[in-house]
Amino acid sequence: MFPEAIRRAVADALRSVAAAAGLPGLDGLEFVVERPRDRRHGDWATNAALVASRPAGRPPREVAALILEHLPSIPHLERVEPAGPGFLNFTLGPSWYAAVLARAARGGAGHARSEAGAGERVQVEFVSSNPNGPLHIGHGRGGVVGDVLCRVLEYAGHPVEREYYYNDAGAQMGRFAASLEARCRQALGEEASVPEDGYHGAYLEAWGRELAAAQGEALRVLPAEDWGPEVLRWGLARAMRDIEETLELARIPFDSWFSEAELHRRGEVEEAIRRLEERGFLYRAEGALWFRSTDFGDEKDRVLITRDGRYTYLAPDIAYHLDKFGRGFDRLINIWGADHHGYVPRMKAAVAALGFDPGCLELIITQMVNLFRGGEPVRMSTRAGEFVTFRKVIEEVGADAARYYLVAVSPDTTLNFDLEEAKRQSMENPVYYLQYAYARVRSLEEFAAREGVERRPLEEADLTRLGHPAEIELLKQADRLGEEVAEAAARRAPHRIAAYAQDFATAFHKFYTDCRVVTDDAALTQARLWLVEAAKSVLAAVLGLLGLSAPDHM
RNA sequence: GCCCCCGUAGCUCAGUGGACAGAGCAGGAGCCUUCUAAGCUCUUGGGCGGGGGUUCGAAUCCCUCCGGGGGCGCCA
Repeated sequence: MFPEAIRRAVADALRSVAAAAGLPGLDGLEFVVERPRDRRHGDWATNAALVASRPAGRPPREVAALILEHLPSIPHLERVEPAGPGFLNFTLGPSWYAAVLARAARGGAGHARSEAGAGERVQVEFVSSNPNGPLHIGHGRGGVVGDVLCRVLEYAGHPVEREYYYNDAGAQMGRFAASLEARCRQALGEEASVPEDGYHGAYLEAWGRELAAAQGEALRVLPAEDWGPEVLRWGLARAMRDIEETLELARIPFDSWFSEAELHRRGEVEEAIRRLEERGFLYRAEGALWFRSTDFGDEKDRVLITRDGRYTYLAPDIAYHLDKFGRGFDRLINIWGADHHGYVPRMKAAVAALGFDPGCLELIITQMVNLFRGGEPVRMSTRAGEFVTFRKVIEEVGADAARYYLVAVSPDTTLNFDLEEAKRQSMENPVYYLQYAYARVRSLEEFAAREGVERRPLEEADLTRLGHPAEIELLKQADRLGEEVAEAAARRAPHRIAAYAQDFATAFHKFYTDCRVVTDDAALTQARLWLVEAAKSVLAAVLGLLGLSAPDHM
């Protein structure tokens, strides 16, 4: 990586300055090497002189001049100049961009993979919707954010496991089964009503009819009290099938599906409680069993076993995290919806109480999604179960657009998702802008082939023929890929990839408009064909990271 | 009342310590006999909700106030 070369050189220079000019306090100074926002400030810049100014007791510009004087030579560097209040601006020469081109063109979509993650094993748990109904758009956001984050982490050198945890036990499932049973009986012409605290969504009417059609005959002969387990089994499978199909449509794969019921069957919930007991964090009060989470900063203690002897949802959740920590990951990342943010302190408390480092558990909270259609809010009542499902959104706007819009903004920002806008196949849609760049690359390849122009080996290409501003800009943008992915991974900010992808597509479209690739100038044609190949690698990489299709034609 | 997220251009959003604050869309003016015009160029438009503070430097950090959203169950 280039910035490290600059960092080393500047650090060396600071040491030399300290020795030569007798200025103390310049060793081990913290300074940054970054890409300046403004192109006129070169390719890289450092604030070293600004930071060194105070300990050196000299004005920043003066320190900058001293650093410059003692700066060792850096390969590929064309020039360094002091600027502004005391920055040092570095500009790279053509040899660097030839190297960037060669790497991208030869290495394909994976050419910028890094070891930034240092092999740290990460497990990401996301979506984790309960199997009692379809996924809604909020789950979709968590799903896409989680999926892209996983792709980004892998690209940045982390082994990643993706897990879906589903609560197929507990009171909610009972309510779900009772509701489904009522809908099924109604479909069979019986008198029945959905319990007050049950699920009233329209989807359950449909599922009730399905169940009646599939199992009606078999159920009819059973005594009323025997329906429950059958209905639950069918309903659970039906819900899981819907969830899995939806995730598949959205291209969100999982490595592992973890069942809460399994946790109970294996006695892990009891085990977790025993462990907390041993460590002295449990007590009985008011007939219930409490976890003293306030010992770890939670605002109040939490019940694990209720007065009537049932586990609260927290008990299996703690057992689940105990299980995860036991699987040897270096880091656990949970992606939760905004409505769960209040559970962060107690979950962290539980992890700490179990004796693990709560810092190894990270919670990413995705804010709400508001759906619009042509600027008008789409009315959704969760209580009445009337909501636009994630599946319907994908079917309406397509997986590419749905994914893009859900991941393009920061997880911290409330997302306003307009179905009409996402569906529009026009220039106001950033998804197509990006894919169009890829389609243009493919079209260039086809055109060259039709013209009988063959790309010769890279060694034979004269890359010094590249020098048009649009060509240089394209290579500069290509050079950013590795850093951008590492940054997105480190900050858990998958939306940065969408932003970078747009920047790159812009550079490519500009190049396409300004520079004709296949011309009578054979040498220039060869150099540009290789540049196009490099661009193709970057586009394939970002489309892959975002989980978008890479169309040959549009 | 307490906790979390947000408040940046007409709209949707980037930017979370650095150099005159950016993009897309919308508005205005242009560019197709040449590899896909789902493209490109130029242009209008904000000083980052208000106030205080830290810093050589703040949209970015701290305090406070205002506005919007979400959460505060022995529900999950």
